[in-house]
Amino acid sequence: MNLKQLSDQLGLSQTTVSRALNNYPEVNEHTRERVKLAARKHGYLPNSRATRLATGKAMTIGHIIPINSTEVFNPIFGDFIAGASRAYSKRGYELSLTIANEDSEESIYRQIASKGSVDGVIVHTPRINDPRITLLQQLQLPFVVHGRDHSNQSEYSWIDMNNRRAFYQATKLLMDLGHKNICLVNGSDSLNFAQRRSQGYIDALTDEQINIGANSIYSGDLTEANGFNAASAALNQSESPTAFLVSSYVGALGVRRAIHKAGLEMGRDISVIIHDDELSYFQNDDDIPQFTATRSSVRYAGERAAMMLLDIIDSPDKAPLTELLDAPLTIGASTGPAKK
Amino acid sequence: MNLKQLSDQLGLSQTTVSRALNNYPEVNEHTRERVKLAARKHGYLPNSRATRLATGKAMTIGHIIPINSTEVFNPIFGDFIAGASRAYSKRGYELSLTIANEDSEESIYRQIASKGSVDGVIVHTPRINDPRITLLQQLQLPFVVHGRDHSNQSEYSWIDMNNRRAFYQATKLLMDLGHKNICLVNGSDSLNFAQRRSQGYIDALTDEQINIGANSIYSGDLTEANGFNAASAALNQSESPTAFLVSSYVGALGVRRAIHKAGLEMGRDISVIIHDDELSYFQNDDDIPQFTATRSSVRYAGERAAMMLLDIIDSPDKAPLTELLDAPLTIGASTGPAKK
DNA sequence: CGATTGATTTAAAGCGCTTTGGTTAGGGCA
DNA sequence: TGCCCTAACCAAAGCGCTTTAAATCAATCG
Repeated sequence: MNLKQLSDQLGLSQTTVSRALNNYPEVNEHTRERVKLAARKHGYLPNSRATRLATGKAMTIGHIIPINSTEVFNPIFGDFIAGASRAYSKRGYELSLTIANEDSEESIYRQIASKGSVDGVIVHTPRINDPRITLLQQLQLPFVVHGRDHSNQSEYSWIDMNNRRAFYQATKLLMDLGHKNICLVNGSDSLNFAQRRSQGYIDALTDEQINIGANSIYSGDLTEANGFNAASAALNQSESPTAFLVSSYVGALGVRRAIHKAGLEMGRDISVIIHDDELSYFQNDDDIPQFTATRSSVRYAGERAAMMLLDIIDSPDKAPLTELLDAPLTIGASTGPAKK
Repeated sequence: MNLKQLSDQLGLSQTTVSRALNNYPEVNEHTRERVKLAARKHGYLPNSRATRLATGKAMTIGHIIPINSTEVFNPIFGDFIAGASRAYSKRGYELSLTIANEDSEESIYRQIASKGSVDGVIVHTPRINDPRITLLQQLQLPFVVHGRDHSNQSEYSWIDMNNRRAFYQATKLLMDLGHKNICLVNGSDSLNFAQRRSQGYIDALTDEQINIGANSIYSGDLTEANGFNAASAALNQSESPTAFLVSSYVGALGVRRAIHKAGLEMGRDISVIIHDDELSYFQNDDDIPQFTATRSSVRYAGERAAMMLLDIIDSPDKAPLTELLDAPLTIGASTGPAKK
């Protein structure tokens, strides 16, 4: 059933039927009711391909998920997208997901803009000097960055957590507990968030005039295996750390395994603080959480990012929107005083 | 730049330009070159909204991810979609992702079909007597199920692993190692795959005339926390299990934590076999894998499912396609002989 | 009572492609 | 030379909506 058939059926013009369904005011209320009833009865919904052409809107938001050379799909994206999806469906938008490795990224953004298949995009995990931000500004495609690129001075919309501050505080806590040798297991160096977290960690150590060990920062994909390998290597050094700061829950699972394997116990022999994105498959919210953690829900960030983007699309002349999320430090079972 | 502008520029009709770009044979090769060059030069790509209306194809596949009442986003979907995405981009399709809870599922499928925003869908994690399969058959919307509904006798396309067989073998191995009290930590009972795995487990025990303990099967979302709670409870029973069979890597991380917490060691005191979906963030492929596991790559399943669906869309009269994946049992460090 | 107004409704254009049904020009053949 | 064929191109219709511009009709007003 299409609009023509429905309006023939009703003895009305397509115009009136279309207007009735779209709640335009110039339609008699009685007619509107009749139209809506018939539409429901026949299960009529406007063909979205036609609507999109006619209105010039794709009613779709693009998420281009970067996959690096190691081809891993970070579970964080799942929860972020679950959050975003809520916002989209509330406002009649759809979500288009593309997986892209770094080399094809630029051409994908150009294609998307040129084909007009989306009204805007979310930029995931910005890197240092991220070319995507400049590109999207050129292409005039509305976008919101999840995270920031601190090396980019231009104005753009983003939602981010206070990475530097969170890791500064976490490091501080560990030092207050007497830890002097703290190992940071961080995300890949090229990513802005990882750099900010390192900065917080370094700043805190510097404040207390503690030297940063040569091998005390690990950078890489925060997989379970990498967490395990990083922590195992750290624990095998002569001056082995008494505490770990881990940038993700999943990475911390590997760290926990390494600690156990070394015959030590987390929280007693070795302290661990993680950043907890509150992934739904990895709750850390018992009365006494398993891990002491800085916390920020990535699902919430996804929902907010989506809402911001839709707002920008609705009123493009608005100044760029930004939102800084706090990541409070919550004490769990994985930290304790340093052993002498 | 649109088709009209481009063809004016070239002094050709829209027809010829369109045909040249779409590699229709009735265009002079020299003209075709000229057109393609100009298109590239101006960065012209056909507006996808217009193409979709004109061709009547959405060039989009829908993935409707079910989210149950607990609102958790299973990381498995991430890798599955990463696989599917490869297939789509190779063939010029896009992926549209929707998150739906069970009550809204039916209406979402109906809407999608009626609006014509996708050419087909992937059905995720089928349940027992899953209404979605019948619904999609009625709606005549092409689909491929990831998994099966064994209670549905009709013909439909699916890709699945041999769940019953895999868990039968895994249970058998544990029994061969002398384990008599084996706890199964499984996915939610309403899901077809979980039921098949239970069946394999039960069949193997029955074959050896071993009684199935009343509390030896746990069902629920396979989160880390649930794995921990299930294993903790099992280990606190009077007749505590000497082995666990866990339906996912993530669940097994919780089981591992519970084992450690009980002061036991995995592989020595307690054996564990998992099903390993080969998620990219949770590799289990060391020389000696951490976990003994039945293995089947969900990313591969995603890619194959997508390819099957595109084939079905291209030739709808083809008989339903099916593909059964093997899940070989690989020995890792988490199993050993039962303690007497 | 004719003109004006406002509330409804409609015909038709337009969104930017693809595709149908031609048209044109040149070459081959009897 | 005249006819047919084929290669190459084109005008216009059509996809199913939205939206502009215009029409209709009853009510109102001076």
